Amino acid sequence: MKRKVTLKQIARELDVSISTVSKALRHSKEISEDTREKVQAFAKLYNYRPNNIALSLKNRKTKTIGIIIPEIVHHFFSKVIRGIELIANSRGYNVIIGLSNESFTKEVINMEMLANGSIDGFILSISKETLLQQDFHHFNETINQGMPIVMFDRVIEEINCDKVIVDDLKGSKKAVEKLISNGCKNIAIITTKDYVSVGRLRTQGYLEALQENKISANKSLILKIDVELDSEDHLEDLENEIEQFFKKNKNIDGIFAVNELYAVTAMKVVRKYDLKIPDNIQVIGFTDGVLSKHSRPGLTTVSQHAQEMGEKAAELLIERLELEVEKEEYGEEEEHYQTVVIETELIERDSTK
Amino acid sequence: MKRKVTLKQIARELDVSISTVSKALRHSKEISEDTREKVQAFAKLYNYRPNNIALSLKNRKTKTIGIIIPEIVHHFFSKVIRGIELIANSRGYNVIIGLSNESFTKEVINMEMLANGSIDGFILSISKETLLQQDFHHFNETINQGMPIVMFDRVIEEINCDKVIVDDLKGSKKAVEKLISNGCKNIAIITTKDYVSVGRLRTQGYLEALQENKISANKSLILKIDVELDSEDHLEDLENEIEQFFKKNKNIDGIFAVNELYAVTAMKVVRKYDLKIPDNIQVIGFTDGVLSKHSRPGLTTVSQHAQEMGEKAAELLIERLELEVEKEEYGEEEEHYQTVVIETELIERDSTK
DNA sequence: TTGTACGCGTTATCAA
DNA sequence: TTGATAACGCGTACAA
Repeated sequence: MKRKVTLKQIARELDVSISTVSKALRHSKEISEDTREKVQAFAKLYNYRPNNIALSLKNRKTKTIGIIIPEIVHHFFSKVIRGIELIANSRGYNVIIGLSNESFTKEVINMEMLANGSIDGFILSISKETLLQQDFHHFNETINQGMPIVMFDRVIEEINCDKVIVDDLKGSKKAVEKLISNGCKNIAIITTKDYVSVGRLRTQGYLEALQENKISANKSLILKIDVELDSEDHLEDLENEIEQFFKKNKNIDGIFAVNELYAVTAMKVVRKYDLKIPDNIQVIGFTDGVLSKHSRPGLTTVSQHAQEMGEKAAELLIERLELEVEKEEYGEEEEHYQTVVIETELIERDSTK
Repeated sequence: MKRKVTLKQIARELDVSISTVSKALRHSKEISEDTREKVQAFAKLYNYRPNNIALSLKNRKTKTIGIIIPEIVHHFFSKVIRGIELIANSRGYNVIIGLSNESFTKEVINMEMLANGSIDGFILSISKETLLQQDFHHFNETINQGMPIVMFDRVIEEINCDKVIVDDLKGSKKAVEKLISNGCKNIAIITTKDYVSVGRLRTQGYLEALQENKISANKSLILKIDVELDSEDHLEDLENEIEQFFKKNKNIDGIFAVNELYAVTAMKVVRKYDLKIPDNIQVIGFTDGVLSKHSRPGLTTVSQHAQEMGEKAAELLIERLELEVEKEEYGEEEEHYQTVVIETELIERDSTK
């Protein structure tokens, strides 16, 4: 077992000083060609690689991005990660992941754990519990310590940081308008409680689309699902809730669901009642995941371009990180944060006419 | 903006030495209660936290696990990650992720990047390209450098490391036996090329099940899908290939597919021919993901307990990491590696009778 | 009870 | 052309 070799070992072996070795390996022409070659040959033989940790300590940057997301078994989030990783890697960064599991405490702990030197900056999407409790001190503290954050999808307006969001409002408006122009008269929405920002915005888009088309919104056609139901483990409860909703509203002829799961579950319920999709009821979901592609009928859906979100978020963060280096030389400038909006796209399949 | 505070700063501020501060914070009773309180109060005020990087350098361990997987937008892998993260976090470890994207080169680069001090050990699943090229030098080199590896799912027998695998053979046998006992006479298998170990094993299980039930295997009922088709981007090609296969074998009355995607795609094809599932054809898949749960009819499937695999892999790795500390004191012992087999489970839904 | 010195692995600066 | 030294942040053995 040949352990990792260090500069010191090479130096001892070749009977030169550590700094000579260091310079020789970095092709400094301070060093004579003779020793340079000797050192490089030896280093190659023993497969020398500089120790990242030591470099991090020295350079005061880790070239690592911390990602905090609520859940990883989730098509949307894993696609975002893929996007982040793609850009990060191509620019020499690694990616370290913390899962909040939708819990405020885990979010805080994870962030603290990573913020103590392990990473250069965060890319994150806020947990539901945090959104509910409205306690954002950990974000502000991190930012105040000089560690940049980029938030995506589930963001908080008031926090001073870069953001990448989907045009939730416009996207859901497009979807509902599609249903309207397809002849739906009684369009229901299955959404989340309002504290989930994306749910709130998508609901708002739904309402605006109705209004602009002179359709009066009917409160009973709005179903706001509770968090607890919003997981794979409570599939049946979710189905029951939607079914109850259905029984109360037999006249529904169009459904807009703010995520894939709600949409396919709604389709399941619809089938129970022997109604045909899209003939009797048309359905549109949000997020273009595996379910939409493989459901039967294929689900018309608002695509969020998750991977693109990740890529953009990574670009924003890395740009800021590399900018900071210069900034320190020029002194403080006015911080200027951007909010990038990723356009949605309506992908038409067979659940609409 | 108050930057992270260090021992040195506290020391300067309080006009004591760095080591006094260090000791005071670690509740050493070498230090007088007076200074101890003073230091701790100050540290709390400025929210002092030791720098992880410095600790890593000092202790020569990072308390970080490196994960290398072929793909993250994949129910199975993300569930494994969740399992790893769960255990890792509970034992004070972080998790850093590298994606190979099924590419040999990216796998090697990612591993080299992380192996240079960033992590204490690897948990990984081998990329298809690596399996195809049969070039495993990077694994052996990593292990030789004293960095432990735990492989899961896609593993190589010959490599000296801990492994966590699914009882692929037994699992697929169970599935095929189910089809047989349900009355299927012409059971097809849709599988991968043989160099993917899990595909090979599952094919083998299929063959054994047939043999033990005195059914002679029919080569034309075995479809081995090429890698290139095995992605979301080539859904149509995959569908075509399966359809061709179908046309040639009109007598099929049972299908065993070695993953979810193949299974639901096969079901899609079956429907085209107006055959009823499970009346005319019964289908069983492998991996219990979202698709199985939500497909129509619900897909009977062999569950791999992905999260459990992740948990087990993390336990194995961490145990070895913490063991190594002791081992260094006692000198070299004979290495002893385990292969943990996670039992599969047949989850019956509506695609079988 | 407190402080000094050293080492983890690296690089940069300055001296020889 | 080479080497000694300091610094990144921390913990600890040893000295005062």
